[in-house]
Amino acid sequence: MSKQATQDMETRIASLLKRSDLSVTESRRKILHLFLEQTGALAHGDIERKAGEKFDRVTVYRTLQTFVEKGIIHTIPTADNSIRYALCKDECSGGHHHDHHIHFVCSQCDNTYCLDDVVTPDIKLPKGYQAEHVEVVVEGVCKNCR
Amino acid sequence: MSKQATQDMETRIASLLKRSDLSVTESRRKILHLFLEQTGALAHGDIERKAGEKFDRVTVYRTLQTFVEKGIIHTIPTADNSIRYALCKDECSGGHHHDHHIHFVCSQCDNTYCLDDVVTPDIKLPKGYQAEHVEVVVEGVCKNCR
DNA sequence: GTAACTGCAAAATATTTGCATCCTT
DNA sequence: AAGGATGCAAATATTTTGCAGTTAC
Repeated sequence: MSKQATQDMETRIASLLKRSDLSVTESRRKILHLFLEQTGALAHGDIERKAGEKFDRVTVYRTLQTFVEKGIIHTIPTADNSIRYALCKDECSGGHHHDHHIHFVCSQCDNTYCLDDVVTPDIKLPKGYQAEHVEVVVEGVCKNCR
Repeated sequence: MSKQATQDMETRIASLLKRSDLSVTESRRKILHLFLEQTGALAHGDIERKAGEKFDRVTVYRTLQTFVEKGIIHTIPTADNSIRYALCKDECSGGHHHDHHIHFVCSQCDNTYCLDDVVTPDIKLPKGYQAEHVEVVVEGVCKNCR
C-alpha cells in the first residue's frame, strides 16, 4: 500500500472512531483496520489470529462489543454458533442500523459477505405477528469458489 | 392429559425414534416429549431446566446432536449466539431438510417460532453467487405479546 | 489531570472427550 | 449377548469480571 493510501486509511479510521465518541487507541485502530482491509466478515477467533499476539483476548471482546454498541460493526448469526462481525455502512452508524442487506456464507471457503445490493424482502407474517427486523442469511457457493 | 393422549404421544415418540434408527431410551423420549408438548423452539439451557435434574448435561448435548444429525430437529441461528432447536416437520426427517419456512423470535418474551406457513422468499443474488439454503429470521413482537 | 482503555489474573460458563457401566434390542 | 447410550470425571474452550497500571485528550 502506498504511503498515501495508508495515510488515508488511518484518517478514515480516526474519523470513524471520533464520530462515535470513542478515543483513538491502538487496539481499536488495529481491529478496525482488519475490518477495512478485507471484504468479508470476521469472527472473534479470526481477529485474534490476524492480530497476532498483539493484544489481549479480553481487549478483543471488549472492543467488538463497543463497536457493536456504537453501530460501527454488526453481527451476523450463523447456524454453527460462531458469531461473525462485519462493518456497517456509513449510514447506519450511531446505533441506528439500516442494515437492510442480506448475508451470504460460502459453504466452501467459509467466507461471509454482506451483499449490500440485495435488500431483504418483505415478509408477509401471519395475523398478530409484528416484524421489527428481518435477517436473511443465504448459504451457498461464492463467486470465488465456483 | 388423558391417558389416551399420553399413550398417543408415547407412540408417536417411539415411532419417530425408530424411523431414524435410534433406540428408544429414556433421555431421548423425555427430550422429544419436551419438543412435542410446546410450540416454540428450545435452547440447550431450556432443556436442561425443563428436564429438571433428570439427566446429565452431557447427555443433552449428545442427544441434541444426534437429533440434528437424524433430521428430527433443526437449529435456528440467532444474533445472540444462543442456538435454538425446533422440531422438523415430518417431511424433512431422514437428513433431507425441506425446512423452507421462516423463523420468528419475539423480542418481548424471547420465544422462537417456526412459521411453517410462511415460505422463504426467492432471493436474487449477484452474478456468481449460488444459493443452497436460505435462512430467514424475523425479530419482532409475537401474537401473545401484543 | 482525569476519564477511559488495556492487560493480567482469575472466576464463571460452556463444550468436548474418555471410559466404565448400564440399557435396548 | 452385543452394540450403543449414559453418567461421571476431567480436559478444553469460551466469556466475563475486578483491579491496577497506562494512555488519550
